[in-house]
Amino acid sequence: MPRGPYQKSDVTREKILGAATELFAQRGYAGTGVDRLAERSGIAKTAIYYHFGNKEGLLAAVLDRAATAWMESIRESADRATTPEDALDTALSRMRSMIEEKPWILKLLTLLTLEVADDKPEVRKAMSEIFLRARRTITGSLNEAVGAEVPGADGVGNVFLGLLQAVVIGRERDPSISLDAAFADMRQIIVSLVAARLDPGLAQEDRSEGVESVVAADIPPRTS
Amino acid sequence: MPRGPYQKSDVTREKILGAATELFAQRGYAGTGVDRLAERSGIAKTAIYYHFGNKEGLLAAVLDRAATAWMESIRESADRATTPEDALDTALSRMRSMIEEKPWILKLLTLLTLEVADDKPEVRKAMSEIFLRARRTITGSLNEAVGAEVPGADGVGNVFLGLLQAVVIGRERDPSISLDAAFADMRQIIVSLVAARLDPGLAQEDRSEGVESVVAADIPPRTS
DNA sequence: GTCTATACGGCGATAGAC
DNA sequence: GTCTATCGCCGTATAGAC
Repeated sequence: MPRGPYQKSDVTREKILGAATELFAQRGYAGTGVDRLAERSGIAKTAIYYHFGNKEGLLAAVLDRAATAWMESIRESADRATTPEDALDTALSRMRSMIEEKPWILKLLTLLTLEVADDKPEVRKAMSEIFLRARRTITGSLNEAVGAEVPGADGVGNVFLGLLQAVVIGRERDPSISLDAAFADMRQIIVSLVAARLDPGLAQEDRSEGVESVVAADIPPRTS
Repeated sequence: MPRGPYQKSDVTREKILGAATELFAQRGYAGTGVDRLAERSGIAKTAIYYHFGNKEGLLAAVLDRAATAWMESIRESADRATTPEDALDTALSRMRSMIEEKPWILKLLTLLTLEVADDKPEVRKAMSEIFLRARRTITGSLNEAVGAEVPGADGVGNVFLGLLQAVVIGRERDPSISLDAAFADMRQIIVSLVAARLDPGLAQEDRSEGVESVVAADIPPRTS
């Protein structure tokens, strides 16, 4: 995408963005100085300002790039799955690859959410949109796999994304955490949630008592 | 706990710790300047160094305090639950209260994990221990509630804690997220996981095919 | 148009006198 | 415990080299 009669050196831009993505994901936004970015990318500090205006502009570009990378990772290959379970397994293995090969994507998005979403409404908005897009992709795959509109599919998507996030964070604490176990649990969880939504009251065999009991009691519903 | 011939003013310490906890949770460790901490707590900047040595010492104290607060929040009241489901509902409502009243605990722990666990092995170690303690409490309650050792109870604990974390992060992006829905899902998930672990092969009604298939394939198990 | 050299104001952490 | 001073890094602006 040329921006003028000449175009800014995209290779320089990429070098800066690569370094920024790496360092933001590792040490956070506030914890990463532009000096370090210059050193790491081999680009002069002031050139960074030339390309992105200021540090926040760089942040926006990094976010955008991470979002794109994520969407590419989870883009449905719309494959010839034979059964719903097949489709689920394919989706899970795709997510697993993402976590193994590009854990920085989710780490970056989560870290930035916690670190700067309070101050910068634009960043929060960007985050919301990114996660909504991701969830939409997931629920789309889900509905397609099941062959019907799963009621409350958004909730399933939230759980899925939440667990992915949790795995990434957990591995930050303890890199030896077993992905096998985590993904086996995720699979079971999704199946159980979907089953319950498609056929409420039947999926759970031991729902002997009042179910929403304590949990859903005496708290006003949210606005949205 | 006196520390010398004179004792350091505990009220001052508390004021500093309160401000630090609040600001670290809001803007992260690197993003919080000692100047701001001084301003917020009403204590001179250098007095902070007097009390905690350096910023990292302050971080350690904040972590310790947050861990204690968390454990208090989830401490089993060892109540007279009549059924396992009862016990689960009690535990869930306790967690829900924690998220509603002290969301900063989980936010702080998560943010610090992502932000500084890479650089500071001591912090990572502290985080691991905190989460292990929390999980131990949870699995303890779980086993007690069920009245037997649930196989793979640790996995259930991981899922539970992970979902709690995900809810906190999600609310950071979008405060209007429904806790009702989230906790209803969590309840169902836990029940299904426990049921599957107590009676494998029976809990899932539609496990028609090879189950661990794609997900658990061709990846070496972890060390720990 | 793309990038570098240099400089500046501010805040970060810390030491020492009071 | 506070006050004052110090020093280095951080984000930024600008002037100019290619």
